[in-house]
Amino acid sequence: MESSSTTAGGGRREATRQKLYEAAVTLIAEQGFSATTVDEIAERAGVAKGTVYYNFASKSVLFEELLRHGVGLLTASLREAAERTERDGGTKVDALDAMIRAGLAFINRYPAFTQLYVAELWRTNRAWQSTLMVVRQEAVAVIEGVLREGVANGELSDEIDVPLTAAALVGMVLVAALDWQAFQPERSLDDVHAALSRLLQGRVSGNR
Amino acid sequence: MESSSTTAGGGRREATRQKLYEAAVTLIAEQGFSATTVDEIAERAGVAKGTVYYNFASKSVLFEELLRHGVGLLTASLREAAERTERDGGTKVDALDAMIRAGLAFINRYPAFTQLYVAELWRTNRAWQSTLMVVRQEAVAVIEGVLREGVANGELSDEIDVPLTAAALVGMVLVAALDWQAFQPERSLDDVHAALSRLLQGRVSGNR
DNA sequence: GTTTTTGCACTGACCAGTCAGTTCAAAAAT
DNA sequence: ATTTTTGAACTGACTGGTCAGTGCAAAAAC
Repeated sequence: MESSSTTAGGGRREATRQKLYEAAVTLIAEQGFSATTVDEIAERAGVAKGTVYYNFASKSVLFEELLRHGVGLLTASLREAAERTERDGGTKVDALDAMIRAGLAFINRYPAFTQLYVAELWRTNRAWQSTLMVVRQEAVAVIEGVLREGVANGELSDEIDVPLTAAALVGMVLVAALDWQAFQPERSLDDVHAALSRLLQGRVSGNR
Repeated sequence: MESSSTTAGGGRREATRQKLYEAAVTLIAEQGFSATTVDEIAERAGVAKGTVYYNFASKSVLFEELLRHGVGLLTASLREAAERTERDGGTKVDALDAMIRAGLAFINRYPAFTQLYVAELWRTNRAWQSTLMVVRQEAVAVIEGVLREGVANGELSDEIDVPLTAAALVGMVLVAALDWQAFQPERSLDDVHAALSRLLQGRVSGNR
């Protein structure tokens, strides 16, 4: 009789949930939440429909937990990039650059999750709206923090609008990365990173 | 989105289609395509369900025509901004700046359309995928054109990656604008524009 | 008199969620 | 060491409801 309590060792339950996450993320990225049926998710995961409901209270709960899981990974990766730069004695601009790279690497590894996240982020009137807000704020806060520190130590102009600039940076990375995936997947990460770095550092339109 | 033009006198037919576009765009932006029913669209437009099918072959055809219509407006507005700057003897960077403003103004006027567009753009496996590609390319081409001209006349660095930079600019505007709408709607367009301008002109992290 | 809209009943496919029953490995009893 | 019990995990047929799309006669608009 297995108690399957903690996250330790593994346990069958957790493995099944993982399979369901993986199946759901690609299907929902391709088709959207409403167009994806629970039967499809179960089939792709190689599991009976009942198992989905044994593991998750409903289709939308499965989706919400999937969102939390994915954004958790992203936030950790951004934070890690910022801290690593800090330890290595880099500037705040270096930290932003490292975070751009971490963002690109994440999107490259989990393209389906990113698609799904973007598609749902600005929808109103949906059950998981609040989950999404919380989780968004966690990720954006990491970037805002670095920007604020940069302003504080004089490295960045104190005229910048922190929340808007953070949003713009996220958008830059997000859209460039999705376009890379969708329309020129043969390009390397370094390539894409270099292009965005140039934009961040004002080497596109040079200043007057 | 439009009052009632298209080939002179227009007529009743066109007015009905217009009402259906307006009803569909907000509903689909809020709920997504699959979660929005034809009955809802008809009701919001104040029209009988039969009328929807008298005017459009199917739900997805209605949606595709809506996409074409909306992106047409955006492209025209971007092109107009670029040409106006040209006439006034502005630089290419001025043209990019004017296009950023035009993009913000568009998103401000048609937030629902923008939400819906973003949500569908990177989906694969959908009927209207090809429509979306064509229409995306039209809009991005306007920006790429200006970038290329800027590189040609030496105003912009010839190291920039035109398609990637164009995508990044689109993303910057898109995400910043949607965030503005969703999380700080009290800000003025000028305010948001100034923040993005600063980023474009490298006045955030200054160059070395 | 032609075009467009209405209202409404109808169909057939599809789908979220349920539930009675099965499986199986570990625990308890012998 | 063998048999029996237990219960968490899983199964898949089934239900009740929803929805895209149809058909059509009558009314309204032009």
